[in-house]
Amino acid sequence: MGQVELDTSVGYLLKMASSALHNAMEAVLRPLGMTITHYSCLELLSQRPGLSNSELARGTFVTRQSMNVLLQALERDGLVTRPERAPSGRVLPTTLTEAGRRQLASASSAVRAVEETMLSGMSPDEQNQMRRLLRSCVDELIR
Amino acid sequence: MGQVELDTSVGYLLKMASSALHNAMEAVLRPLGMTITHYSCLELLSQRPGLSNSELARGTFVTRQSMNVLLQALERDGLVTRPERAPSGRVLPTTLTEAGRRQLASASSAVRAVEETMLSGMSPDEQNQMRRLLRSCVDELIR
DNA sequence: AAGAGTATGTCAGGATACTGACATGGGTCA
DNA sequence: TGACCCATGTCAGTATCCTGACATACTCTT
Repeated sequence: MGQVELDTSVGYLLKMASSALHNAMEAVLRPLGMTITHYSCLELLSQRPGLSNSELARGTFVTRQSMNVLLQALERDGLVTRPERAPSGRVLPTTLTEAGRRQLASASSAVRAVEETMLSGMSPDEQNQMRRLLRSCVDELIR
Repeated sequence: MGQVELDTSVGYLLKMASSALHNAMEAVLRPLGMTITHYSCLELLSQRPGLSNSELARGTFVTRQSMNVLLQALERDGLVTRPERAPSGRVLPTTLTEAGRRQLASASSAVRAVEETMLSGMSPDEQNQMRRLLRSCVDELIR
């Protein structure tokens, strides 16, 4: 009858894996007082300093309104800084503070351990294969 | 400095793919007046009739409280039925009505098209490889 | 047989993210 | 240059999902 067949559906398996990873990350970040979006924002800023609110939102898969609320909290807690006035246009480039880098360091190792657990059943070749296949999924859906 | 490297992180790519699929499914289900959880619940019931509220919640990756709210709406709209009293224990087995089956049929083809788009860049062998790798991720994280 | 432990359905309250809307700044094209 | 279009930051209101809690029913162990 042309159904989706949950057991063999790549979409369902993708959701299963994503959900399992989400739960595992939540579990290791909670003791550190961080949420996944909180951590993702810091990680993104560490690798691409000066990102704007909207760019951070896209990189962490939330709306720019949600990211704005988070950034205000992070700024209040002294983890990130934003200039008072925009250097150009309305874009406010955000950077990590020293405290932000310290908090990221502890979280980053915990998250890395989770990812290594997730990949522990695959050979390096299979891991590369997986990266390639996931990128293909994204490319076709974005098209 | 041992960071996560977003560009090559399998976890990040997994989130990207999952998010892209989520958006694509939302886009095709919205015109039909359905959410993803709504559709997933119907699809699950179609393949495994008689599932309980808690089982449906686990299968759609939400809490049983959220699924309970959804089931009450689906029951009100005549898409599913639950017995007045539990045949055994507290478990209320849920089944699709004819109207539920009709609604699922239209959604199912739309969702199948999205999944085919997502897989359109892979050979059948690669699709099987992907299923195997995703299952491995889940298995290692559940452990 | 009885108690502990576990799973279920459901209610209430709170946290989180999203949609809608607005003003502002830049880029493009006629 | 000016009109149009698009992106950004931000405010408010809403929707959605989750956490906490409780009563009930089954299972397993002693």
